[in-house]
Amino acid sequence: MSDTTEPSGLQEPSLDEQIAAYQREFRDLDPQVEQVVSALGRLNRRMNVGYGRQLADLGISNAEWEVLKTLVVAGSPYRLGPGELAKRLGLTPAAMTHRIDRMANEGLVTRDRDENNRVRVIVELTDEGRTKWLEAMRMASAFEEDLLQDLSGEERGALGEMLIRLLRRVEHTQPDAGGRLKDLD
Amino acid sequence: MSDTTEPSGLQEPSLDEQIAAYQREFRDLDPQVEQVVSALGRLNRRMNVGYGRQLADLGISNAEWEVLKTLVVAGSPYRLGPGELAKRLGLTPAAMTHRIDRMANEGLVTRDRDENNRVRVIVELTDEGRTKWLEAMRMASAFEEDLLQDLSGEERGALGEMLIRLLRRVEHTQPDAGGRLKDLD
DNA sequence: TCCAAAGACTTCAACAGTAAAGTTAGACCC
DNA sequence: GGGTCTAACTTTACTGTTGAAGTCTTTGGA
Repeated sequence: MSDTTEPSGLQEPSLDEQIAAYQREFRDLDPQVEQVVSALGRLNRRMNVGYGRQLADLGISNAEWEVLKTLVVAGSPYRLGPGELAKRLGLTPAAMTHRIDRMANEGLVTRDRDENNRVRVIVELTDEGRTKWLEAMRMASAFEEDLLQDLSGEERGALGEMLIRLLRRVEHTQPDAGGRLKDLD
Repeated sequence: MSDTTEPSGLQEPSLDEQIAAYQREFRDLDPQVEQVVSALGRLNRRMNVGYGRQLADLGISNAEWEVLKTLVVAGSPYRLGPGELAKRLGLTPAAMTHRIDRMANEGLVTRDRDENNRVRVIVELTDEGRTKWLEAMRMASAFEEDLLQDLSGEERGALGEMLIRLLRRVEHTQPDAGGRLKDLD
């Protein structure tokens, strides 16, 4: 019999064990820094799994959700070119072409040549795409609310503020040399 | 002439703009929750770009680093089976097989049959692999230290504590149904 | 002892992403 | 107004991952 190929739910050592191991193997490690960084990474992974499951129920992938979000954030009339989308998502234009193909086939977006400049292509959210985004958003925000339930309003504020400070630092630290992204936001 | 296919540095609207857009399109959104969640996601993406660049300088990929880390955390003699590795990394066994192939070719690990049970395979870190991990760790911890430079010791503690609380919540909320991971930690 | 079942990979086909080369429409210049 | 340049995709070849099927030991009866 074959195995189920079900990776299931990620079996890794506890955060404490992991950090203890790092310290054991690498003396000059600041455990406090490592705790913050590792917790950040793990949290993000778990959250992406959560989003992925919810999106799967809606019949869309994580990748498709990213595109929907980007078009919605762009605002009415929910149009962007493939190049612009690629830039915002951190994908190559080639990947964008294929992603749009798939999404257009599923009716989430339309792809048309710009009449005023026939080199340009316009990707536009369909009503169905917009509806999917809304449904996904509803589920996601419930999940997020749930996730933060243990933090007081004040704590949420402090957490948000610190994360934004880190974000500013990381953006400042690595201006914008090339680099691919693996993740959504 | 062809384009450079350089996605470069991720051009997206500012966090505030993005959250404003969400609120515009989706009335019942808690901006504080969204700020925390979006900042988390962005921060993680940027950090992964940073790690990726450093690792590229060392000639290893993000994926390879994950494997090295997992073996190091497992502790001396730095051995695990492909199945166990796959579970800890959240990959399918198939992907693990190929990943180990590549890493064995590059001399980062060895792959041998277990003499006591010839169905089992043992992946073991080589000295070269261990050295690569150490170098990567040195660069990563410098980067991380750099990233957190704006936070006081007290703030770091508070941040770590809150993240761990969130982590506990997310682990509790979605026990361990199936799901693939896109990210490292 | 022999054989069915299970476990632990490995192989295969299909799909998504990258890098690099290709295509085509508009821009610029003489 | 014809030739070269450039911008904005698209195509092609290749790599890495998934899901499903296949292989090969080991285990546990009958």
